[in-house]
Amino acid sequence: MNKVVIIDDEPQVRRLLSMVLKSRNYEVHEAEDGPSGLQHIALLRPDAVLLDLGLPAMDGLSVLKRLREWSEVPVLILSVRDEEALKVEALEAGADDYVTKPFGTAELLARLAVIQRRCFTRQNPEITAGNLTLNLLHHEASLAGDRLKLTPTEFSLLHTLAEHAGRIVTFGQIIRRVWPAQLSDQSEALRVHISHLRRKLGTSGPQIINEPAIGYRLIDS
Amino acid sequence: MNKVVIIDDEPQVRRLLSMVLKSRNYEVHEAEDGPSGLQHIALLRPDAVLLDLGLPAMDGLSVLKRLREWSEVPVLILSVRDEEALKVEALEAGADDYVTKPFGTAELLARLAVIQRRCFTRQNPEITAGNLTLNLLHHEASLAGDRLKLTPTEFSLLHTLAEHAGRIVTFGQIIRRVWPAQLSDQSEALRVHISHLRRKLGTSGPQIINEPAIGYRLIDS
DNA sequence: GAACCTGTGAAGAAAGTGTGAAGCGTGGGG
DNA sequence: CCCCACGCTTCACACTTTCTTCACAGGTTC
Repeated sequence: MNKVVIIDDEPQVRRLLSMVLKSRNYEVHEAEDGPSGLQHIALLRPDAVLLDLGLPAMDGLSVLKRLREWSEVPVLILSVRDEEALKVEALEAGADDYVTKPFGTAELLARLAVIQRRCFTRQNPEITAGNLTLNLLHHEASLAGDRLKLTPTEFSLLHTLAEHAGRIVTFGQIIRRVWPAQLSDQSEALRVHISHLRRKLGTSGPQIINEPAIGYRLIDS
Repeated sequence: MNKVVIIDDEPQVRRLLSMVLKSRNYEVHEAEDGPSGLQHIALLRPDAVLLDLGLPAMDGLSVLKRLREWSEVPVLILSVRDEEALKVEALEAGADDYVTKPFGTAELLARLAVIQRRCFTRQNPEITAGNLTLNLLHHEASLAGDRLKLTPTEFSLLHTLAEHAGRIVTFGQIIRRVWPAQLSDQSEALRVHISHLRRKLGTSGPQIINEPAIGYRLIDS
């Protein structure tokens, strides 16, 4: 499922966008200011970002510039102002598209689809670690060419580990990534899913190593 | 080399576009009004057309309608106006995409590439998966030579699956494709249509496999 | 050895899926 | 104008898969 982060200070706008996007099977996360929005993006690695230009404190353009220092996630700018200068500035700062409020939901969805498609062609949505390959677009995993059948939680977990292959990922980082909105403690469940993953990876593929009291680490063969 | 015809009354815009496209190895031809544009298209059989909506005498929409009577060449609309109604009208008249000026050259090139790729399927309007054949031009499906009677929704759904045969297509991708402008959640309806499709495909044709919580996959044999 | 951490089988809970049947809306024929 | 056929969607409910919790057996650290 595609993840989208909305950064807008008006709760009404957020709620409307959220409703529309959820009905199209997007997984929606909301933020009401720039800093918390950036935090959400870093944590969730969304497939697209909807960013309002008129934010209090840290304006949208600054958020975009900061974001582009470390992420290439597609960004769709929302704005009440229809000034060409502003538009050009945003696009030059790395925005992928620009719509002015008020906008139709159909148009928004269409533009969102366009920038996502463009993004997929510009960056390969595959992660590799040894003979393991994860295709993020199709939610497919394969080991030495053979398809691995993973449940959604297992895929998300392996994705998190593979993204930082060779390095330690702490329990906290894993749990916040795999269970973003969960309030109860998932460390018990995490252990069980790690167990399942290890069985599916077998002895030939990458190994999941436990770093006691810290986290896990994925190492090649 | 790809041929492109530009129809725009402003020489400045034509020159800019022409420069950008030529640098990308397109063969560019310019026209300053509708009638001469149509003549160019008839003569040159280009691979794509860039059409300005705001033409003097014969407006862009009329040009498009006239063009669609005898040609299916991909058309990218250029316009200064960002009205959704106008956009919808143009798309319904047979335009393949719509950009509002001013636009980035990168965006223009990306959109041009997209509509050309789409056009390729227009020239080869058949999709095959095992003993299943879909004729996109006539909206006909056949299984092992026998004609399959499909409703429009079923055809669109099977089309989506067959296009990515063998790979997972997520629920979100399917729903956005089959119900483009729908705001309510269609996942319930999707399950029912899948059920109907499976019955019509029987046991001999390709099978629709469910990947729990992710999507569906069409496999041959 | 005590305290803590980790791996894994098993089972109940939760979430997701398939399908018959009923309801809704539309458009063509009488 | 009504009626019917058709396709789409919604609902109900049985069924399947996945997730979480629990129990307990090692292991490690001090």
